[in-house]
Amino acid sequence: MGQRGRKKGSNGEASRALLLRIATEEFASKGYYETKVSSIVKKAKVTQPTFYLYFQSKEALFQELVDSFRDSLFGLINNSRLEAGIVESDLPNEIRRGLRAIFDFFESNLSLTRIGLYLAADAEDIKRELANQIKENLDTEVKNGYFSSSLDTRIFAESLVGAMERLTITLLHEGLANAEDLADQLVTLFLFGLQNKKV
Amino acid sequence: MGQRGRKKGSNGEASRALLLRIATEEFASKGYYETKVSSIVKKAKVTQPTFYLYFQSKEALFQELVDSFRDSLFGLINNSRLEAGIVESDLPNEIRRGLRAIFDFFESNLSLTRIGLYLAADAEDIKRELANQIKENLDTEVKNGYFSSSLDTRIFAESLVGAMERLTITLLHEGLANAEDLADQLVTLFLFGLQNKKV
Amino acid sequence: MGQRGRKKGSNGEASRALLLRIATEEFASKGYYETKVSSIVKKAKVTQPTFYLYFQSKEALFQELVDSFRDSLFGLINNSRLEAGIVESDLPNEIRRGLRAIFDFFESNLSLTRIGLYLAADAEDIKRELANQIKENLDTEVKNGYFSSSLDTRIFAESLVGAMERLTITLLHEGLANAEDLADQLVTLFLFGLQNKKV
Amino acid sequence: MGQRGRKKGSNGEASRALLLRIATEEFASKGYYETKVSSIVKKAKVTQPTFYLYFQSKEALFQELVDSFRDSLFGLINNSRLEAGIVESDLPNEIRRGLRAIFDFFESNLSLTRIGLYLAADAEDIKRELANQIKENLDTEVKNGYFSSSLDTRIFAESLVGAMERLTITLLHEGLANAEDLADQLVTLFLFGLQNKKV
DNA sequence: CATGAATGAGTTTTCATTCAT
DNA sequence: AATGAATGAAAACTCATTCAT
Repeated sequence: MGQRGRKKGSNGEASRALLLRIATEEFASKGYYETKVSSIVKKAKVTQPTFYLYFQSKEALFQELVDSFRDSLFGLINNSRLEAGIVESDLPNEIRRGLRAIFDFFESNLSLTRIGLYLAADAEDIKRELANQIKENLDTEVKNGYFSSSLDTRIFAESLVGAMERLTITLLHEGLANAEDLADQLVTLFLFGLQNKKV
Repeated sequence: MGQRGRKKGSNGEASRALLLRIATEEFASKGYYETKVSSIVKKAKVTQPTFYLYFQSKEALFQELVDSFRDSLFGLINNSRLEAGIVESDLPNEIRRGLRAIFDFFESNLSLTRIGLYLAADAEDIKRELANQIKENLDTEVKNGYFSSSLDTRIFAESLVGAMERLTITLLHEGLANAEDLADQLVTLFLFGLQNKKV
Repeated sequence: MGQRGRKKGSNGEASRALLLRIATEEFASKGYYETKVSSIVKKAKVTQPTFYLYFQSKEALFQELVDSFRDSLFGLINNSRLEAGIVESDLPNEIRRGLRAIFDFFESNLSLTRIGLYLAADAEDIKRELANQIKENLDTEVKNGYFSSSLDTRIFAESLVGAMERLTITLLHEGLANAEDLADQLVTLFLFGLQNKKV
Repeated sequence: MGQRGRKKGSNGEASRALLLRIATEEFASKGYYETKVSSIVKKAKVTQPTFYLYFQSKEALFQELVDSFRDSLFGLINNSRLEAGIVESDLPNEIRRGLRAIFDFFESNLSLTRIGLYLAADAEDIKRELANQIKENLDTEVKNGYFSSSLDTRIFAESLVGAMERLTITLLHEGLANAEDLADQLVTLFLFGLQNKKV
């Protein structure tokens, strides 16, 4: 009876955020096409027109999620670039740290990661970009003499991305491993395979 | 098979095969939902009822493709099992041969592979099963003393599957590498990482 | 190997009769719309074009059944007309005999009766015609002084037809009564009513 | 119910009721299969999706009508049960009253009655249930000595139901008789038969 | 007499989206 | 900021029927 005309919690930003959160879960668990606008709004306890108050379309919302994933991921990567002039013996640790940061991000954003890495049409692009970054880092390091591998760096990079994706979707998603484990193991696996000069 | 007076274009098996082939391409390139029965039949130059003459539903057709992929893949794998009692020095070759067979299959069935490994709801299952096979082989080999790794075999197997998938989707699919290259490189990458006892 | 070019039992009339018989059962048990040409021919072990060799259309076949029912029924009725100049005391027996003949026909043609009395669009017409015949007979008898009832003869006739239909569909169809019982009871009921003890 | 500023034509309940009303007429006059959703909505001047806003499916709507008929009918019957301890001489009047109530209901709901008594798959069930009620009442009365008939009560009950159905479909439906007439005549017929002059 | 293969013409249903308030 | 009501556009699927042999 007090506060007539304004429902408690009836606040634009809150509604938008709620829709966004619910949509993320729904998309992640059911995919784009099996997620209906009607079911998102039902879970959010708003009506369909409200949805369109905050998002231009179902697709725009999805794209917003994908973009947000992409931005966070590449922001992260840009911040954890290998500095030039690292001593060789520290390289494994540096790489581990980088992987760890990424897995941490994935672990904290499982649904969003599933969308951006798996479900989106752009997922391919994103992984390609990720692989490219890795490849370029690697090429630099090879040039700097850190590695001298007979392996194709593109193949290495794509493999690493594939492994990351897979481990995230399977182990991380189901709580069978944590970010730290994965980073550790992946470094070991990929590094000592890479240093085949030693054989 | 014979030509017992059959009229051109009036051959049921041929129509079915044509639809199957076109559907495979369409699904692979546009995904399940964006592939319409109407577009499949248009490309096959038949009408919609004809589609239902050969397939119970769009979904049944898709599932048929997925099952066919799964069957071929695991048939292949079962046929190329590592024999017991191999000398250690041959192991890399054996593994390379196994990977090569799989990549060959993928390369010869790119669209179907995209469906079974990527687009299908069952894709996760299939990859999980594949990873499991690899893990079990590996466990056996570890028990037999071929390897003694500090790596978790599950993580190794999932990583390998992830790498295979990724390489297939990116390099193989776009003709940037062939099955032989991929098998060679992947063996090197994963084997000498695995044998980290040497470090 | 002998008799090439002529399958055993492959005879036009036989196929037609078979289709007719199966169609009768199917229509009677599932109704017009739920009976598909495809299911009729499947049960008859012929193909769809064969169906159209013998019947112009599904509807024409159905109509043929309805007409056949109508013809048989009214043929029967015309043959068992009450003769003029019957002594009053025999009237109940005459009526019983007429009803008995009809119920016998229904009992021997249960599926066809279900079609002609129940499922057909013309079923209304048929029952109306039947009721009319009864009404006219009755009017004649009233005029002749056999009865002098306060009952509307139309109402009487329609009620009798309704009762016959219902008893056929329920009791006769399920074997809970036979033609003779029904004729006996119905005569008593319609001539003397429930309080027949008083007669 | 109120007029709280609702725009004309923008009232959900009204739309639903309209569709329901039109569907009733269409089903009654053309049957289930020949009634198309498209024609219902055209008559209601709404679009097809609107139909699905209010009904899960064409079949669900039809079933809703059938259920509504059944509920009303048996509600009516339960309310007009014969009281125990009626004097014998009043029995005919009591029965007449009961029949009258039913015919009144049918007369006020001709289309719905046609659906529930005639067109529905459940029509048989409904009539069977109706006949059963009548039979049980009758059995009670026979036990109480009101009647002592040589007639099978099941046959009596089914006949009465058949007569009611028929009279409704023919006379009532076409305005050739009214509920009162029918109840009167039917009581006379079923209690005393054609030879009612004798009573 | 019979069939393998195909189709024309429809039908129900779904869903993202918008209008008017 | 929000809603009740409605819709445009399309989708999958069905079935009686026919063509060519």
